[in-house]
Amino acid sequence: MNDAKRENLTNKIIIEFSKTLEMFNLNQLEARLFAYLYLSEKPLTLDEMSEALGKSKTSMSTGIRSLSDVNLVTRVWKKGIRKDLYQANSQLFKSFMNWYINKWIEAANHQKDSLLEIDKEIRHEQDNEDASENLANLEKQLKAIIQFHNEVEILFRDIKQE
Amino acid sequence: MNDAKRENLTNKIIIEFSKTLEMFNLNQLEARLFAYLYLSEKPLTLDEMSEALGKSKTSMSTGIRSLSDVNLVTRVWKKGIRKDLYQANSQLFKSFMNWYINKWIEAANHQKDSLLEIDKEIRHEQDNEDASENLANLEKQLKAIIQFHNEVEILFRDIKQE
DNA sequence: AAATTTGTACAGTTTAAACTGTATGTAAAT
DNA sequence: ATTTACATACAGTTTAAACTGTACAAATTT
Repeated sequence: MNDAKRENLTNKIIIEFSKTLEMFNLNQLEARLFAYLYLSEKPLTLDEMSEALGKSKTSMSTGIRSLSDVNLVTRVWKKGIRKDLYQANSQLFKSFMNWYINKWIEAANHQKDSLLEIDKEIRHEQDNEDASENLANLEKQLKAIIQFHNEVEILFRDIKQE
Repeated sequence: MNDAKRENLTNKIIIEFSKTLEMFNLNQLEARLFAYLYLSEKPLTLDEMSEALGKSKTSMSTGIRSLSDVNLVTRVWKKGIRKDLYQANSQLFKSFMNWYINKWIEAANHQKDSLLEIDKEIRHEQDNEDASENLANLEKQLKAIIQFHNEVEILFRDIKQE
C-alpha cells in the first residue's frame, strides 16, 4: 500500500506542475508527459509512460516527439536495452525559458516582417491613388502594430541577456 | 472597388496581427476581434463586428466579454446610441504586457503554493514511515520544481519593474 | 534467412472547444 | 403601459483537437 501513497503524491505534483507547463503552450498530454518524466529518477520507455499515464503508445510517441523537438526531452542510450529511452532535461528554468523566449522573438520578428510587407503595399497603393480614398488612418494603426511587435521583440531579447 | 482594396489590406493585417495575439493565449476569435477593433478608428457595436467578422452576435458577445475581463477592450458611451460600443485599448504594449505578466506571476505563485502543500504532505509521510519506502527522491525533485516556480515568478516580477 | 520487437504513419473514433439560433430579462422608446 | 431594441443564457450543432488500434517498415534476435 505504500506504492499507492507514492503514486498518489506523484499524481498531485503532476497536476499542479502541469498547469504551469501548460502556460508555456504545452498541451495537456505534453505537460503531463514532461512532468512524469521529470519526476522519474530514470529514463523511461514509451511503454512505461503509456502504462503510467494510461494513454496509448501512439500518443506517447507523438508527445515525446514534440517535446524532443523543442529540446525539453532527450533520448538516451543504454546498452542492452532495445527500446528508446527518454528523460526530461533537468535544467528546468534554463530549458523552458530558453525555448520560450526564442519562440517569442522568432514569432514577433516574423510577424513584424509580414506587417512591413503590408505597409509597403499600402504605401504603394497610396501613390497611384484616385484620391477617392484614404488609407492614411489604416497605415497609422499598422505602424503602431509594427511598433508593438518591435517592443515585444526587444523585451524578450533583453530578457534573454538578463 | 476601393473599399474592397481597403478590406483586403485590413484582412491581411488582421491575419498577421492575430498570430501574435494568439501567443498571448487569446483564442482565434478573440485575437481577430481585438485586431479588427484596433484597426477601426471608431468604437464598434456587436452587430458591426458580427457583420465584419462573419460570426454570430453571440460569439461577439462572449469574445468581447473575455477581452473586457482582462482589460484589453473597453466599453464606451456615446449619447444617443443605444447599443453598447467597444474599443480596443490603444496602449498595445502596455495593456498586453501588463496583463500577461500578471497572469504569469499569479499562476506561478499559486501553483508554487499548491506544491508547497504537497511537500508538507510528503515530509509528514516521511515521519511516520515504516521505513519500507523512500520518498526522499520524490521530494528532491519536488523541491527543484518549486524552485523553478520561484524563478519564474521572480523573472516576471523583474520584468514588471524593468 | 526467418521471426520478433520496436517506433510511428494513417484512418477512424472520441472528446472537447467553438459556434449558432432561439428564448428571456432588461432598458429605452413610444 | 405597451412596444421595441438590446445583450446574453442556454441547448443544440458544427468543427477541430486529441486519442486509439491496426498496419507496416526498420532494426534486432534467433
